[in-house]
Order: sequence, then C-alpha cells, then structure tokens
Amino acid sequence: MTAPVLPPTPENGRPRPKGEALAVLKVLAHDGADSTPVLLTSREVGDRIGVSQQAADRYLLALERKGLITRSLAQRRQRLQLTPTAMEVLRAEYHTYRRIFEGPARLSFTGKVASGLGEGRYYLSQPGYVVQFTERLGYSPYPGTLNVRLTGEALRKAPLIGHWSGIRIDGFQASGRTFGGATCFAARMNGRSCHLIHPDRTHYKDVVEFIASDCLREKLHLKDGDTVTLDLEES
Amino acid sequence: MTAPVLPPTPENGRPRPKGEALAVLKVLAHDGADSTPVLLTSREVGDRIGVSQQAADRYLLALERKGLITRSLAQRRQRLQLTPTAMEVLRAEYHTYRRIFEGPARLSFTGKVASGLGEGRYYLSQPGYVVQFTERLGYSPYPGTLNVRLTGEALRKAPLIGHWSGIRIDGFQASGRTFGGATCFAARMNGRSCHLIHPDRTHYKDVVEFIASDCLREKLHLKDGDTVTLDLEES
DNA sequence: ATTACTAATCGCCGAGTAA
DNA sequence: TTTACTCGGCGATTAGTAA
Repeated sequence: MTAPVLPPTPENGRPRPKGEALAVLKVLAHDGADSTPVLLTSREVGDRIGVSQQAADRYLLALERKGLITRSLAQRRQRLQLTPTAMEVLRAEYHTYRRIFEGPARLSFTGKVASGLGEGRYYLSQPGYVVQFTERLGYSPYPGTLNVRLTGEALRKAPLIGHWSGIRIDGFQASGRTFGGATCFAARMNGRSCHLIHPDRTHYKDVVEFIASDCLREKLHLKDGDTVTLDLEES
Repeated sequence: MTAPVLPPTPENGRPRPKGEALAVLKVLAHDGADSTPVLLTSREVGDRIGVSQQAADRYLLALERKGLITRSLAQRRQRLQLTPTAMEVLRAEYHTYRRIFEGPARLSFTGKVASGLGEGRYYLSQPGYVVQFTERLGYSPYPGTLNVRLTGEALRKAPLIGHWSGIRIDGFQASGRTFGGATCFAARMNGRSCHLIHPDRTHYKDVVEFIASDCLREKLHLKDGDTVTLDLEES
C-alpha cells in the first residue's frame, strides 16, 4: 500500500463546515472566487446569505482559520479567495447532489503498470486487514498490490473518486503499531474485476493501487510499463 | 402575462430549509426516498448527519410539517419519503453547485406559438414595469407577449429555468391594485434576442411568455401554431 | 426496541460599539 | 466607512424519560 490518488479531502471522514459557513463558500464560488479574489464587504456577504454583518464576519473569520479562504483586508472591501481545500469541500457537495439527480458516477481512464515498493505484500497480509477484506469485499486478496501510474487526463479524473462512497476498511492497532484505514472502490482492469484501494494517508498523487483475489499481474499478463484501462462505477 | 413554466419553488424568493434539515433531505435522497419510501430510524438518520437521535427526530417532524417529507410510523422503523417539493429544494441546491463547476447552464427547446389572452399588452404598458424593463433589460418592450406552448421534452426541461439566476422585476402597487413581480431570462427565439418572462404567480404549466423590444410575431413572421426554437443561457 | 416529550444547557445571533 | 469585539437573549441541542 503506497498509492494514492484522491482527494485533498483531509481525513476521509468528514471535514464538513456546517450550514451557514457553506453558504458563504457558495456565494464566493458563485462570484468566481476560486480563480481570482473577489471584493466583498462582510455586510454584502451577510445580505447574500440572509444573516447580519456580524454573523457573516464571524463566518469569514472562521473560514479563514480553517484554511478555506484567504483574506487580505483592503481599506474599503476585503479581497476574498477560496483555497483548493474549499473547492474540494464544494466539490464533495456537488458530487452528492449529482449522484441524486444523475445517478452513480462512472469513470474510465488509463495508466501504466508500475512497480511498487513491495510494501503491499506486508500490509495485505495483516490479519486485521484480511478479515475486513474477506467480509466487505467478498474475497481474501492476493497479497500484493498492482500499482498504476497516471498521466495527463487520468491525473485530473482520478481524484474525483475521493468523493465517491466506497467500501470502508478501518485502521487498527497490532504488534504495537498503527495500521491506517483505507477505502476501496469496485473497478475493472482490462475488464477483470478488482478494487481500487485508497489508503487514508497517502502522499503520492500519480499512482493508484489495485487489489484482487488473484494476482492481477499474472492473470492479465502485465509487465511494468504496460497500459491498462480502468473502469469504475460508484457503489 | 399569462404564462409560466417554472418551478414549484413556492415563492420566487427562497424557501430554503436551513442547514441541518437539508442534510436530512440529502440522506433520504441518497437512499432513493424520492421514488419509494425508505425505512430508517431517527437514530440512524441522526448518525448519518452527525446529530443526536432527538435532534434528528425533531428535523423529521419539522420536515413533515413543512410538507417536505411524508412519514408513516411502522412499529420498528418509520417509512420516509420525499415529496416533490423536497426534490425541488434539492434540485435548486444541485443547480447552484452545478453552476460553480460546470458553468452557466444552457437550455434549448422548441414550442409552438400560441395566442395569449391579450393581457400582456395591459401589463407591459404599466409604467411601473416599463421603468424596470428599461433599466434592467436595456430596452422598453413591445407591449405584448409572445406565448409559446410546450410539449413533450420541452415540458420537462423548461421548469429547470426556475432555478436559474435571472433578472428580477419587482412587483408594485398602482391604481389601487397590486402588480406582481417576475423574473426575466435572456433568450433567443429562432436566433433573435428576447427575454423569457416568468411571473411569480402563474398557474399554467405548459406556456411560456417572451418579450422583446420589437414585436416578435411580426419580426419573425410567426403565426399561431408555428414552431419556434428557444435557446437560453444562464446569466 | 422505537418515537418524541420535557428540562437544562449550550452556543449562536444580532445589537451596540470600538478601532 | 469598514472590521470585529463583547454581551445579552433566545433558539437549538442533548440528556433523561415516558409511552
């Protein structure tokens, strides 16, 4: 387990700003504050979302503290800009609504088979994981992950998966150390069923890992550098 | 001004249920409670949105009172179902997020020229309206609306416009009576610039009205029953 | 087990106001 | 003007329970 992809969404739990604060983000996003700063007074923001100037100001302060917006106070109006984190929060919301009206999301992209660090075998063999895989994925995975390196368009598409609802694998303690959680997503690699596995803590941005009941590398006759097609559908 | 289209959204202001209640609607929608009832306990709902069983219960009670959900209490679990009104609320949210990430919405549909009741001339001649049209649309409209009757697919698409941000025309009092407000949306009819005008209070569901600086019927050589193509883009 | 009431607490909102 | 603090009040939340 090395790989990644997925989202800036902090912890794969929920970092959701509640109600009214979200309304502020929506207003700023509507005005295009994701790309360029927007000039607004706290009163204007308050009017837009139906609260007082004081409340709006508190929201802005809180959002700044949480790293969701950046502010530079000009004398007359403050320059407000959304951070990438805020855009992720909004995108997560967008995704839940999109799912309601458009149905489960689908995603297809290609990547190249890459060598992992060999850690996959160690992690996937941990009983604490195996029992969960067996119960929640329906199989005991081959002890090794197949890593796929993404480029170009796939690099932009794959992070969207982070907002999907996936199959949760919980972290646990064993042998005096901590094993982190992960989220799995049903996938097909060159048509063969497998799961994309996304560890909660991950640093890489261009590699995604896959597991399956059998050794994908053998069954699909893959070697490093081969291009594979991945198809995913939200659960 | 006779026609309509547009949304069940009660008053064209905002009937927005605040924060936490919306979260409940999202949970229910995610579980498909728009088409068939879903079985959930108040505790489950509370867990899903991160509040206590008591709070969740109060939200459910409030939502039922507001006509956003229907409940039938079984002994073990309550059957919850979203009303069409609730789906409109959710769709409005969806639209604001969609606009953020996908840009202004576009819509094209066709309809047939229809005769109005001739009221358009009277309303559009009211100085209270004319001054607003001139200021906000940039022209003084020809005193008469062109009505277009929608059928089939257009009937499903047009109501989505109700969620768009449009050009507001406020209501006013004059001659001892009340003139209602409306919202205008830039449009093209067979390529010619005009505005779709949607009165706040409107009963018809299959007729939409258009205004323009000149007489559309004359300029486009239209007669009743002719098919016209409408193209709209959100402001 | 549920739903949902009551009571006590908590936290948020907006008024007033300083800078 | 603005931002943003303090404070009083009230609405919302949760714990405890009844049904």
